Amino acid sequence: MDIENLEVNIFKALAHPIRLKIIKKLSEKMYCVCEMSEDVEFSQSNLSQHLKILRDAGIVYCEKDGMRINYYIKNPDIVQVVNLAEEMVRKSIRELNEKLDK
Amino acid sequence: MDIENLEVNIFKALAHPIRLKIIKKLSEKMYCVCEMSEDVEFSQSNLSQHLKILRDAGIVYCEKDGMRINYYIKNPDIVQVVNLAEEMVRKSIRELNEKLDK
DNA sequence: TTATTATATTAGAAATTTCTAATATAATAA
DNA sequence: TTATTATATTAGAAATTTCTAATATAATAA
Repeated sequence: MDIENLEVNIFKALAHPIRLKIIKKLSEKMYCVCEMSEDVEFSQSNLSQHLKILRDAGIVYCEKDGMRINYYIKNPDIVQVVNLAEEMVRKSIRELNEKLDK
Repeated sequence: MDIENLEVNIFKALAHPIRLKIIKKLSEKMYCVCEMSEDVEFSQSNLSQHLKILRDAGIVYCEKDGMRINYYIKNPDIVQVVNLAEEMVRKSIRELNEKLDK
């Protein structure tokens, strides 16, 4: 796999609302699956599948702790990418609002 | 559309090899479609469709110049996002290689 | 053991994205 | 006008992603 494709894979992993939410949550601290699944928005199996996609993309990893499984951000650089994109969007919205206000 | 979804849309737009290539090309300077389509990798209509996706995502814009249409990066912040992701991937590969070399 | 709890995996339907081929449009040249 | 060139749009097939429902697995508790 070349760099170009690895990069595309990162963006693919980020390109879903549930996965983006998971990454943002994990960027604060580690969470176990049971805590993440409290968000009722998605079913257990669906959450599990999205976690697998993030694991396969090398964005998160997990560790067993008894009956629970804890998830962590593997590469903190991803958090910067996500934050930069978020700021970009916020800035665009701000600028749009300023234009409309005039 | 809320911020979360706008952000996902940005990542969706970046999550394709052709579109990523277009953005990287345009990050240096403006190009007309005819120049971009010299890369034989994609057909004219396919390129046109990917350009539309980038336009709709607010990442690029275009201007007519006679029979040609020139494309530009609309929001330079996107270039930073792409560069940061690229560096992240390069760094991961470097670290992986260092481990293997030991 | 057996039941329960937490999580993963699988199969397959539904939704979405991508591509190809054909056609449309708009500007210029002849 | 008519032909040509550059680009966009449309329709529909193929590929991919997403989701739901069912089942599997592994750890602990009873």
